Amino acid sequence: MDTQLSIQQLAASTGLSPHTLRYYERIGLIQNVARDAGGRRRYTAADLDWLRFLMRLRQTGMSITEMLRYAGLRREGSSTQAERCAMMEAQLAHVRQEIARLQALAGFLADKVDGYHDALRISMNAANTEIKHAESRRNPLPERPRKTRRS
Amino acid sequence: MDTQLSIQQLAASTGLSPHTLRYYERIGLIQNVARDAGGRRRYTAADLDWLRFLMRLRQTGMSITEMLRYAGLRREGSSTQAERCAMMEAQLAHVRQEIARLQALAGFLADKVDGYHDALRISMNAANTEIKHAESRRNPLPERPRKTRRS
DNA sequence: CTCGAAGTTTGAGTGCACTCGAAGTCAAGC
DNA sequence: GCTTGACTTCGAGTGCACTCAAACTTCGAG
Repeated sequence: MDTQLSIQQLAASTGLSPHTLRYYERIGLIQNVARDAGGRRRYTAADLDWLRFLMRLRQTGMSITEMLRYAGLRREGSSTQAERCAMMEAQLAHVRQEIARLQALAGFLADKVDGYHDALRISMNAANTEIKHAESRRNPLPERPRKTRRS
Repeated sequence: MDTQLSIQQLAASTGLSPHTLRYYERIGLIQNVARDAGGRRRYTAADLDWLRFLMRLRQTGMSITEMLRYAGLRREGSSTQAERCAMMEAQLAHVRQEIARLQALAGFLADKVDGYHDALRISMNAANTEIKHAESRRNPLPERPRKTRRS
């Protein structure tokens, strides 16, 4: 059973909009999409797999242009395996670098958040002191040492 | 010494272009930039710090709109500390989620790369076999088991 | 004094990845 | 037969974050 999918069904299965599916076909990311008697698109399971693969590449930050290059190579057959492999390796390196970059930025944000927490603790303490009319003038809470987070 | 910076100098110190610096001022991301007698921008060290901070936020994926909101809150003073803190916490959560997302995608790409390596090893082996005229018909290299990488 | 480099403002242009609109076609239900 | 709604193509529009162009001013070197 060669289950065929309408554009709506493929949209539902991928999460892409029909608009985007037509757009991907227009630019050549998907090719040779079958049509029924009335000229409507009939997608195959292979189309669905390919789309899902493309979506993952997209999620890694690969540009449409790069994906087009990959799609072109794939169409040329197994002689381009090494090149496609290199593309995936490059993309993997790219993603790993991005992870490292974001980890450093997470450290920066965590420090910033800690700074705010300290500031807020102090200002709450000050407010408290006012309410209590300097009742707890002895024993001020120590200013919590700054934890230089590097996650 | 209140070292002032020209737009070129600030551009050099931040890596942003003069165009972008003017743009940031136009939209209100930086405000009250001093001018010299001839109407040229004179940036302060505080401006530089603020720009560097903005750039980091930008690198975390924060939109210009969000940064404008943060800038507005900061201008309103310490009464908005809690809100700014919440923004930083939200952004930190965002970055951590992004890291997790990318780690999953790195796993996917690593699998893909492994798949290609296996395929290439086999095709090279086949090529080799041809060259050697089936000399090594006994003892075919085992098809290396697929390592389902989850990094 | 003149020249050229670098600055100013404002509005318009760019590139990416969609996203939509208009005008037309087609099949099914009433 | 007529309507409805989903489909088709194609070109145009959108949002984001810059990026540039044009016309003008200003400063410093020669």
